[in-house]
Amino acid sequence: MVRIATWNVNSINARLDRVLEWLEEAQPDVVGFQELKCVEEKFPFEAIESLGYNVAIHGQKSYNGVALLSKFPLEDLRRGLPENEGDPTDDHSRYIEAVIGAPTPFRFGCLYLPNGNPIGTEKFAYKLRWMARLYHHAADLLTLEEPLALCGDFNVIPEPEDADKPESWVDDALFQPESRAAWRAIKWLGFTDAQATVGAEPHGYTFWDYFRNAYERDHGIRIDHIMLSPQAADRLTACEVHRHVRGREKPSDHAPVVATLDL
DNA sequence: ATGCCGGGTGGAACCCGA
Repeated sequence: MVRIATWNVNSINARLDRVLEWLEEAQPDVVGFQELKCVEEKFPFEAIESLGYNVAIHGQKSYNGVALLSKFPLEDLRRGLPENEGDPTDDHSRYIEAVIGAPTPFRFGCLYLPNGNPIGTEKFAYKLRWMARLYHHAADLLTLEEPLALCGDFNVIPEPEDADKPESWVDDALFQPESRAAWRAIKWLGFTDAQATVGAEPHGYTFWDYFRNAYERDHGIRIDHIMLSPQAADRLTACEVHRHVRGREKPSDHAPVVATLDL
């Protein structure tokens, strides 16, 4: 049994106490973090490695940044998406991937998809270009026909049911028809949305704004996803959002999503 | 209900996120 997880921590250094606390109580085997907001030299390797994790990061000053944690060896590391789909000037650190050397090895990709707001700007165009690049890379990985988990902050609200008040997101990049169509296109390559499959529940949100008491009012959205290849989905037994973590002191605005695979 | 909060950096009437 392997527990995999994804969590946008909104600054690993500002969140370190919350992160260590959650790692100790949730005991995930493999984790993808997003929005580290730091370069490699400032990442708290010692604190996390002392809990028994191998760690690899793709860092960036101030913005973005993604990390992989694994109690098994990390092999065949990749930082960034392949550049063959354009955006050779893209210097954002938004993707990291490795083969997890578990008893049954599997591939794990951790992504932080661009937000894309406001719509009608270069930022939204960048989001869609990045999703096209992810589509091509995901398609390549699926041809390997191996267990694969693509996890992270997709910054897409797939369906109206994934928002407490969908009407308040109609002008937002996360809920645009183009964003949702690109998300579905990736899924239709052959992925299983772990939470929608075995963790489906009303209000299964993963993000709540910091203001207007969004968490207390459950004014949330589901934008952090665990997508599984058929070979991984066959082994999926559970998926849950650790929403209580969002209610703690000095929380991230995202909650962790955890899936259990019978691997 | 407009980044309202909360990170970043750097010293901003700044940047960013969703």
